Amino acid sequence: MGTTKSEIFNENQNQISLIAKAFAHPARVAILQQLFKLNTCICGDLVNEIGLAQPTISQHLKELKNLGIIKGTIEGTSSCYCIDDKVWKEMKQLFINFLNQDTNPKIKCC
Amino acid sequence: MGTTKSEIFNENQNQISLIAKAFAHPARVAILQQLFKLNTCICGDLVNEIGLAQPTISQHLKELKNLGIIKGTIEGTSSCYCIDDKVWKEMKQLFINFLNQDTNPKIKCC
DNA sequence: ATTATTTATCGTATTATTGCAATAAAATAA
DNA sequence: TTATTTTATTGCAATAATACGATAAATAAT
Repeated sequence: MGTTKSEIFNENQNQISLIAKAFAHPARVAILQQLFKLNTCICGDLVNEIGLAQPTISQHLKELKNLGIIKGTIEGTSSCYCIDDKVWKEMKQLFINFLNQDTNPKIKCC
Repeated sequence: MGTTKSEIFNENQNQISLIAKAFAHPARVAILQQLFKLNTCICGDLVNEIGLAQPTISQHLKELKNLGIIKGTIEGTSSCYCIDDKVWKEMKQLFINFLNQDTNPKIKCC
């Protein structure tokens, strides 16, 4: 108990929920929006832009990086992050397929 | 500490993360897919289709209902759920706008 | 009236997430 | 070499999320 039972769901369902989890925190949404806006951004700038402590931002960056949505390179003492376009496109397509599902409005109970 | 600091983010960022949270569990993804497939579904059928205990499914249904994505009506002893098409369309648009962000591949650090 | 069916709610155990202070690590500047 | 700068990691506290047994509540069937 307390743990998600991923094994009883199919690959598609688990993938969608994993990607959704990445978007399920406003800080990570803000980080992604900033990366899209500037194309490239160093960690310190994200800390200034968003109002969370540096370790907290680092943690959110790590989660996004582990999922593959963003990439990071070290430049001197600072580290620079940007969107992985290939991964983003794949995730986008998976999500759009999910969102594009449609109902038959004639068959409804409520 | 331990709580998301929603107050430092804008409306759009909070909305996207809230919707994403609804999709951030495979059981809720499965419930929504089943509702799209059958257009209408009673709770017990979802319990059989997905392999989680009845109280767990009821809880996930409640979360989706609280967010407005699904509606429910009581029919005798059973209760019937379906997608709220209007709300789904709004959420879909908000999410697609977020997913459609694009980068300038020329400006990259990694 | 009694029993069965179905769902919602409550209580609780377990795990996950969020946030930050303290600190380590690694490159740069003085 | 000795600061300084910048980021990652560790450790911890607090809150949120997941799951389910037990039970209530409300309608159906016998």
